[in-house]
Amino acid sequence: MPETYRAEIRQLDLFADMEDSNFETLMRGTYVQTFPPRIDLITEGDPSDFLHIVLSGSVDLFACWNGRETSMATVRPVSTFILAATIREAPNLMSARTLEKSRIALLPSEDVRAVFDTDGAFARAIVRELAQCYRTVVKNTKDLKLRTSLERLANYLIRHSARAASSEFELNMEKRRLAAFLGMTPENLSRAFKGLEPYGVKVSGSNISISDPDDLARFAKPDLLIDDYST
Amino acid sequence: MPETYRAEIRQLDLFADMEDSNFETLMRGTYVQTFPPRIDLITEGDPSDFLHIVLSGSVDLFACWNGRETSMATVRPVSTFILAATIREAPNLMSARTLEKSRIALLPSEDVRAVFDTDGAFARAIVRELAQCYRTVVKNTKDLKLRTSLERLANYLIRHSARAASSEFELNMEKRRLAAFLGMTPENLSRAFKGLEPYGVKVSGSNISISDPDDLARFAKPDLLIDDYST
DNA sequence: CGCTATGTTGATCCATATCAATAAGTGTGG
DNA sequence: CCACACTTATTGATATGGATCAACATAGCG
Repeated sequence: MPETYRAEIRQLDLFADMEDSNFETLMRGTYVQTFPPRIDLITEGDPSDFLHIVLSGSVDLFACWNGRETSMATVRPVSTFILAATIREAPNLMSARTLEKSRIALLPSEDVRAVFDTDGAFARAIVRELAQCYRTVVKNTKDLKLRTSLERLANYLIRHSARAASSEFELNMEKRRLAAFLGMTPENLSRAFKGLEPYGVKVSGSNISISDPDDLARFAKPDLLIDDYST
Repeated sequence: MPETYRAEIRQLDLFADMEDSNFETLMRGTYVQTFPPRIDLITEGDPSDFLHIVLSGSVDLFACWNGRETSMATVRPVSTFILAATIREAPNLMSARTLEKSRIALLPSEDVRAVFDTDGAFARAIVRELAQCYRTVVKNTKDLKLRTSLERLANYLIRHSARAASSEFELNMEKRRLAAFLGMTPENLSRAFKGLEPYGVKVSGSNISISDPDDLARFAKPDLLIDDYST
């Protein structure tokens, strides 16, 4: 495996503090592969053979039931996915597919568990990562259960505007995926964008501009305990 | 603190493998208190000063936004809550209140973090617990996004029937809370119960009986990756 | 007992899904 | 580089799930 990837992985919070020798053990079985867009990496129900790390590109985590499908999250560099399944030696709850051309590192789950059993620093790093993931999903659940779809969209736009540090920004995913992520149909998302026009939201393709952020915020009522993904 | 509580806590997965001295450190600052029903233990947004352990009784985790409220989970003995917030030294995302008279152990979060930093076995136990919590919330999200309220209720009943190992059992919570937990209004839950009558679900007060489990299952389509809370 | 909270039922309204048709992109191969 | 095919996005019409409001029943509980 190229040295650049190795350094990149080593710098992740998850691996930064662990013993050199343990990191070497992990890297020995790791390989990095480049996948084209729209390639299935994981199917829900599969055993969690590899801990995945997105080095570049992006990955959609989604789930299906009874012919329906929904998007659960997007993983962007540099971060991991299916950590919980790896640790619990349990089947994956979500499927994963590349959204674009992506470089993915694959760490054999067995190795991850073995090192986890002996390296306290690694175990602690995993705790912090999992606690973060857990809190993110809880926020998501609150968003889903406490807000209407219009409110969810408004808050989504506010979060992304903040992240872009600009009142104008590009949606970084297809609208159909955004709709699924927000728990609505594509048709409904189209109408929701229209419904936010009175609050100064202008949409043209994937370009969003918010003419009066305060007005939008008065409607959306963003809340640190739902919308702040930093804690 | 009485020895019986101490033994009870020590036996929890979370504390079973840690060093004696570290367990003592934790217990030194811990106190156990009995609360009457419907007492607020935690308000979302509060700093996470104590890791809570439910020793007896039960606790409702709920969340509010913009005047709306929803139930997120029920914590039953013997297990912990707000572990993630404690670890991340972050504000609680959920509020907690006792449902009935409950004995709760309170472990100062600072102590938990301190021991976590030095005791690898404790860190590993926390990982397993958090991974479990994470997977539970993911399953919940799938339930919410992929199923209608009628399907959610049907699967809820099947899970509880399985847990009771009987086609007849008692709901262990108020219907209004069940409604909130399943993401619907109490009125809608009433009607949902009626809607399941054709599949052999009989309701009388809090007593549920399922006359034809297979028929109900054909409608509900329970799925290990949503409804199995053991992995 | 009677008060108060919970649960049920009915009527209605609203949000969102569904179905259908069209428009607008996007990528591919000639 | 363009034309075609295919996917995605939008719009309209309609259906439906679920919420809301209101009235009443019921059940705990002091």
